[in-house]
Amino acid sequence: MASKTETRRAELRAKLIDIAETTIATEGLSALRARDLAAKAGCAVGAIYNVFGDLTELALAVNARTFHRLGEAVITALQDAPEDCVEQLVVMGQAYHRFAADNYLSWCAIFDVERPSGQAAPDWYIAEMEKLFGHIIGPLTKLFPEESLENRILLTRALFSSVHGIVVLGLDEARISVPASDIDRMINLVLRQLTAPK
Amino acid sequence: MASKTETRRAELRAKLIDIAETTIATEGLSALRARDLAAKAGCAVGAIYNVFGDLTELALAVNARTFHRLGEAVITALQDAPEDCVEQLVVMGQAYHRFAADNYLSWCAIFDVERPSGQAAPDWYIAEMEKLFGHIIGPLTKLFPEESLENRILLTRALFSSVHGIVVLGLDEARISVPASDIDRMINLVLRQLTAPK
DNA sequence: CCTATAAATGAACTACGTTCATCAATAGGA
DNA sequence: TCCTATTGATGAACGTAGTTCATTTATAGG
Repeated sequence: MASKTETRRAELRAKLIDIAETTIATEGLSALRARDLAAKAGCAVGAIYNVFGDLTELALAVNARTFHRLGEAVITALQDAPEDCVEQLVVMGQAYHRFAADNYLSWCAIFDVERPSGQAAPDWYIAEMEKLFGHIIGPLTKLFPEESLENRILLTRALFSSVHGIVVLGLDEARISVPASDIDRMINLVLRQLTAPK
Repeated sequence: MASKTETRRAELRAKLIDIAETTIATEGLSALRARDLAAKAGCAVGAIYNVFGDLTELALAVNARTFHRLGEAVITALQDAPEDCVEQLVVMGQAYHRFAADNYLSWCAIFDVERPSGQAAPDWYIAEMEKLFGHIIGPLTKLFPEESLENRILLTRALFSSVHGIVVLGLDEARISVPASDIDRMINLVLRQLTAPK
């Protein structure tokens, strides 16, 4: 049975995550400020700290949502993909690209939150990452049934990392941004080559 | 003829970059603080702003050095590499990995400095990047002499981005870090596959 | 040597995240 | 229903940043 306090806190928590999500999506992680947040939520500054340990914790809650949406975007893209395993990987890679481009500030926030060195990643991060990896290792197992599990995991990680690298550097507007079509061509190229039989 | 003022400023500038370089290398970009810097340099806080527009500008000066050292590390590694083009690419990829691992905080700073959206990358960044790309496109041209320049540039970028992605995610200790040997195996795998004839 | 100009200085200003003494609401017993 | 111990909410205040600018100090030409 939820006490009045618990309900209020749960509501405030949800409201704060919603507001923070919008702020991060439209203005970026650096625009997440306690006073603005309190003003928008109609609560005291201190109230934020009754619900979250600090602002990083709130940002992480938003990132969990973003990462989850990313996973769903990949799954959705996979639904009307050809049965061919290589094509499925390409579709996933391009879905990753599209999500990152369409949700650029939110996607950046996943990698920009303060990472206390030596501290383990949050559970949701590991869980979502493994879910993503799960979608990749499936087609790879069909393509390379004779490979060891260890090698397949390594290849999974290599594929994901390569696509991630192409998207990270390709979308980095503050440095040298690359046309979206070139990013897609690189993803295509890399995934087809990496899955070509030796 | 350098006036006394100019000399002093040039000296302070150099001293500040040295101190900032050490700070970033040992404690990370977030440990770069104006007051600490002034104390270590034996100057007033305001003096920093006579020489640099803001702390970001100072951080960028350090990053230019880091990026240059990275380029030199790659060139050095290339010097005693086999003549085989694929091997050369692997050597460069692993040199990139080694440099990032050995200079982790400095290397992170290259990507962590505040990037004012919409603003172009500094000249030194573009120049060093093109120098790095130059080392990659050489072997690739030998490997694929029939390909168009455009395709070779695309492949160059794809190779670099893939290795970068593997290193970025592999070294990210705050999330899930990967054994160095696995990172090297992935670099090996990716580069050999991406340069394999179709 | 003197003084007009330029440079260096660091206290002060602004903008943060975060805390905590104070005030208000709650809920269980009379 | 009322009362009060306890728990929760509040926002002024604190600490720590980057950055500025009135003041002090040094420079260099006459």
